[in-house]
Amino acid sequence: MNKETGNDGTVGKALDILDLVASYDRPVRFSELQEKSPHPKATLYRFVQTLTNQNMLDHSPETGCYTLGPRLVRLAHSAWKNASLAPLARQEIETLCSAVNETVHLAQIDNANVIFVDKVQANQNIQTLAQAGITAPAYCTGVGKAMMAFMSPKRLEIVLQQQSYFAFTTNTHTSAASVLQELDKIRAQGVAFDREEHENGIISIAAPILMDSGRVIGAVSIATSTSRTTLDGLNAYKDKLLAAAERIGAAASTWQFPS
Amino acid sequence: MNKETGNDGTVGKALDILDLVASYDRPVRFSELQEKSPHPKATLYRFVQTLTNQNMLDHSPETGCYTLGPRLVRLAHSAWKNASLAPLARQEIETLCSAVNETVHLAQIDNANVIFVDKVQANQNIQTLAQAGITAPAYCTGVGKAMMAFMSPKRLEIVLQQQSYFAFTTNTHTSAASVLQELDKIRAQGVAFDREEHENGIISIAAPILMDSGRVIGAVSIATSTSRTTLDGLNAYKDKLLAAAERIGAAASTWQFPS
DNA sequence: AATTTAAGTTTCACATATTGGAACCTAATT
DNA sequence: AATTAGGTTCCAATATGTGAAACTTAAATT
Repeated sequence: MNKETGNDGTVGKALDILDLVASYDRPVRFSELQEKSPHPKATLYRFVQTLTNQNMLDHSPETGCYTLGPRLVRLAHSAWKNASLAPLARQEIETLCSAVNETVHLAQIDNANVIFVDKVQANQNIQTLAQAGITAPAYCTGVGKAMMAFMSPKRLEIVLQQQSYFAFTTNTHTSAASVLQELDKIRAQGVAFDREEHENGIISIAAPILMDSGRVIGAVSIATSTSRTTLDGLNAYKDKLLAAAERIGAAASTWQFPS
Repeated sequence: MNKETGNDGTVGKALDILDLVASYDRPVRFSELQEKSPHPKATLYRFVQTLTNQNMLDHSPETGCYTLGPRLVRLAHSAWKNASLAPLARQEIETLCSAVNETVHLAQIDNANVIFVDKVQANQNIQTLAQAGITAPAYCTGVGKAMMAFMSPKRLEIVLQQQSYFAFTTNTHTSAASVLQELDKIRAQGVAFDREEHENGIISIAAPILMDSGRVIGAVSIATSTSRTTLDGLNAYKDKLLAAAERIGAAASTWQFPS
């Protein structure tokens, strides 16, 4: 019925190994991979070799460790530029940022996780490149809940059961039922709030980005800390946020690739 | 003898399709991919399906087009953070940037191409996230030549024959022999210059980043325009540049993952 | 409305690429 | 000299990928 991690044959298995390497968040030894991998030594070895050949993994002769490879960075640049909402939405989120003088996030969904594809920070000149690609669980973020609220029931069900419901703070939802209940409210009011559900002291208001067809393709949020403002304070930005989200959605719907 | 694009079986073929999609630099139709792909329709179709399942590709129901998927952005973030020189070198290149008040690039090599993994721009507050992952040919960039000059002969040979030797400007090298000759000079002086070889008006001075073992792992460059300074002007930064490159190399050699 | 063309999807017998147990290398370690 | 652990290669069995052809839309043309 519900396939574990998709039955995509050799290719799927190889790609799983990339995730495995990424999960360590540091250079990793072959033997370490072996411990966590379901494959026998020889099979895993061949996969790792192939991926290294392909520059999807990198192998340091000095340490004998594997890391994710440079080809991924190259491909991701292309993905970011052509596939993400970021280039399309850049202007909107910058405008929104200066209008409200708070940090603005742009997110999309990848499986169970929210993935931040752009970020404009209020009052901060130095921006690091490391921002695009950061992920967070969908069930405890403003952008995640905003997207879930406007998904098709079928897709929502899948996303909901992929969540871990780990209690990051005392405000975190700890069950699908609990989230589901909030989604009704979010649909009614058009925006989602993060009430310190992922990190203490961090709150946000988020709006979904919808195609003309009604499909959710992303979300924008205004995030801040409880020391700067309150949820009511964020609510004052609701109209501006919704307007920005709508304009981004319209732009995405209109945009056709040049023929 | 010389394998076209590596004989890495099914996985290699599937990954080639990611490059194919990336090469269009816009959302692309299945039929367009088919034209350029060596695979028969059914085979290509299965690949594209698999990659889409795996979130390596994204398929828009509205337009029927494929783009690179969100999983790539997620993986690349991890690659950038753990595998690239960027986090390790950040401080050095920022310091160098303010010392010389010119743009500083950090690059690594991926096959035939230089891939820029970080960039600090002089006198510019707004930095876009789209910078990491930009690529350029190795034979006509300062960083590319700096890296080639310190490669093993074996690796160099492969890289040299992968270049296209397209004449971007009147100063561009148009043969491997011509590049090879310059590499001797680069080895002697320790730095490489880009004399408007890739883009008119753009010049740079670049230094290789070496591990203690002698292996090249990247390069740093100071880039500017001919309207701001001359090659001689850049040469004045040589010592500072070499010192920075050396410190980055030392840091990379020292750095051991926590056990 | 009927017909043609193009784009996308499914099927299935065949052959090739993947599989993994086991044996084999090293370099450290005892 | 002997042992162990991490890494690499081999090869027969067979599960997987292959691609020609047939099928299904959807759109364009008559």
